[in-house]
Amino acid sequence: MLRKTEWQHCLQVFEEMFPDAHCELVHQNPFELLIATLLSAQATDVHVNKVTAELFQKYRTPEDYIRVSLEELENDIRSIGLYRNKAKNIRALCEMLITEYNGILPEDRDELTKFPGVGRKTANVVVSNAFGVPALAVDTHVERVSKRLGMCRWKDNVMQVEDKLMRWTPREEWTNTHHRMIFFGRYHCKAQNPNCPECPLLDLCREGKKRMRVK
DNA sequence: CTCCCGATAT
DNA sequence: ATATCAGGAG
Repeated sequence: MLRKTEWQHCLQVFEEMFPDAHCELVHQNPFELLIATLLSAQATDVHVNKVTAELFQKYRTPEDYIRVSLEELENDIRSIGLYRNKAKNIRALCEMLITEYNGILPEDRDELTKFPGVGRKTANVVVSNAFGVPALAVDTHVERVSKRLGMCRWKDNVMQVEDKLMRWTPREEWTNTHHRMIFFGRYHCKAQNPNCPECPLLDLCREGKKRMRVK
């Protein structure tokens, strides 16, 4: 298991490798970010941005998503995948936003998770990127990187991973660290062909050393 | 745990 | 052909 001082070194390396890591989901306001993040489940952000480029032209307010039929919304997001669940959730979410929140998105993380299709990860992304609330959203990349490095256990669920990350990372660095870990996981510590040979963290990485030994 | 699901990389 | 992609709900 990784030591805390080793994790602090990881944070330094993440910053050196990806100093300008940022949210890659294109959006112009908190509502668009919420929709984009909901759509991003099991899809690449490149693909999401391709779809939202047209989607956000056609749908600008919660009311716009309610006006059309469910089938029409499904068609507009079909290529993303999981489109039936996502369309249904977006509709219900917009209904709820209008009737219970006067069309204004709450800035509280736990309040956001009350919306259909919005779990802890999506809520964390919205509050951190749109409202400046420190948060460390654990997505597929963050989880994979954390477990490969041995910063948490393989059996840990996402909540346990998030807890450990928050306890070992200064609060003011939560959001930056989240972005840097995503870039690190997406472009370097990739799911299929991780670049272990050129990794500056190889000497302290549980999984990396195992992989290098096999090859 | 399973299901939802099309696009893309390997 | 198969694995994976900024997950969430039942």
